[in-house]
Amino acid sequence: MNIYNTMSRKKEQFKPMNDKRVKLFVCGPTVYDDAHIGHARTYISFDMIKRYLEYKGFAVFYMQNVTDIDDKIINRSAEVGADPEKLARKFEKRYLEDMKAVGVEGVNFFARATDHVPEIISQIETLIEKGFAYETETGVYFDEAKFPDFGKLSRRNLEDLNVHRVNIDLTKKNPGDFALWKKRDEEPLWDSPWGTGRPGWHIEDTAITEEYFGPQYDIHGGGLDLIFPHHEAEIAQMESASGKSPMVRYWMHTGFLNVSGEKMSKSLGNFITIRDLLEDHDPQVFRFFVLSTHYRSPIDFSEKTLEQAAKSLKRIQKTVEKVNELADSAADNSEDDAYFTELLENYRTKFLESMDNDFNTPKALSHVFNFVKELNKSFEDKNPSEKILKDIVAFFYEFGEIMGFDLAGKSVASDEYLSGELLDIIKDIRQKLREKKEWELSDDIRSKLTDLGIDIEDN
RNA sequence: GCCAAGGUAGCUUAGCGGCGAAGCGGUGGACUGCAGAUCCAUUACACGGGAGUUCAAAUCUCUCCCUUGGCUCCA
Repeated sequence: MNIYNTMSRKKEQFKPMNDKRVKLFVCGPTVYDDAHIGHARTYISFDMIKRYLEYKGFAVFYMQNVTDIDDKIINRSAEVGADPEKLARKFEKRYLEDMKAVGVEGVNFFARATDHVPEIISQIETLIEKGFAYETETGVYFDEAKFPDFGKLSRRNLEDLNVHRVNIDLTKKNPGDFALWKKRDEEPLWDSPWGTGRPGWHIEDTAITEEYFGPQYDIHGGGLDLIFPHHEAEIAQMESASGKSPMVRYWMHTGFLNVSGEKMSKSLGNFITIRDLLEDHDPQVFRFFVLSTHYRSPIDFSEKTLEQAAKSLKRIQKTVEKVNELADSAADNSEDDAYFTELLENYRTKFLESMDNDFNTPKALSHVFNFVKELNKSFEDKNPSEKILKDIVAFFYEFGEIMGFDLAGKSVASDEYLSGELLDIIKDIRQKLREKKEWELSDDIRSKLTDLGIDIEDN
């Protein structure tokens, strides 16, 4: 299979360092506020990627860091008068709940920055010893000039990076030198060989990955916005500290999510958290929406596109239901089986080919839709056996497992969702009226229920 | 200014050198007492403009136009 590598800007054949074992690290959130749908886009994408790698037989260890010490957390705590640690724990908990809600379950280990301060300090010491970092009165900084490869991921050069800076810390050798350790004397702080303070932003990830994965591993992922400066800094730190290159074999970055064509931001008032979204939308529909665009492409969120996703997903769900129903009453064998076997294998192959090609979920979905269409057409004049129908259902479930759709359940707009005793009585009355062909009254009840947001579908 | 990602049917997206594809929408039909849902069929003068390379270009090169984003924190 092929994976697009941001480092080479090309698709490359995927070959982990250690046969079938894959070490995957994705930059997690800074827990100072609720996660938004842009985070969800990124983490759903990597969730799908992990699921597919496992489907292909790889043993994937997926690790994510949680940035629980950072300026944003400190500032927010000051604003709301909370303890930074409590604030971070609160939003970490909510983050985990949100991920679960959108079906992201594949992360094997979450590593908090604050649980790895000794590892961070140790890595900084190594960098100082090797001459890649220096101490000033404000902190410890990475000496960019000592790492000529700086900029290789984002394709920038040092000259460009050292201009246009504001509020330069004059103790630094170069404006682009970034903090490994910030010297502070107010909470929250930790002791270090350089006095009290706290870690810089970039160092936690390499300290964590070095601890659990070693200096080199397979895949590092994150949003497009992290390429510069965050991932660039990680490369500089880790490759300098270990003397080994490359730090990671495949850099994967997800595209942005925009809201109605604009960047999501608090000032524009179009900021949507996962919690906001799930108040009136099915998480599966959101997953479908995310996966109907390639993970590297920009994706535009709007009520309209979400609605389209809902209808598209339902089409697949309806077909799965239908195949399941047919299987209940199908014959043991049929002369049409050869036809269906070929159809199934044909589309399974196409589906897998698309997924193998840098996780092209939109292409893979289009094959599934073609399969759905062919099936529906065939059912008009062909009678598959129970066995082949079960094989078909198994394929859909497999597909659902990779994408994270629950195709085994009922479809979104099923009657099952209507409940309540009062409603049962009304439905019962309507049914009796309809049996007596009292159309006018029964239709009137139906339209009044519709006004209340309750849709009744007569069959 | 520099860098990046884009501009494909009404909408949302694949394709990225060799019959332009999927979903949604539209239209027609089946089903239904009706509506809806579902299914089938069909539709659509869609590759931003202009040059060039090639037997062949949506796909490669150049150029211009437009959109969004980054160059400070950001998934």
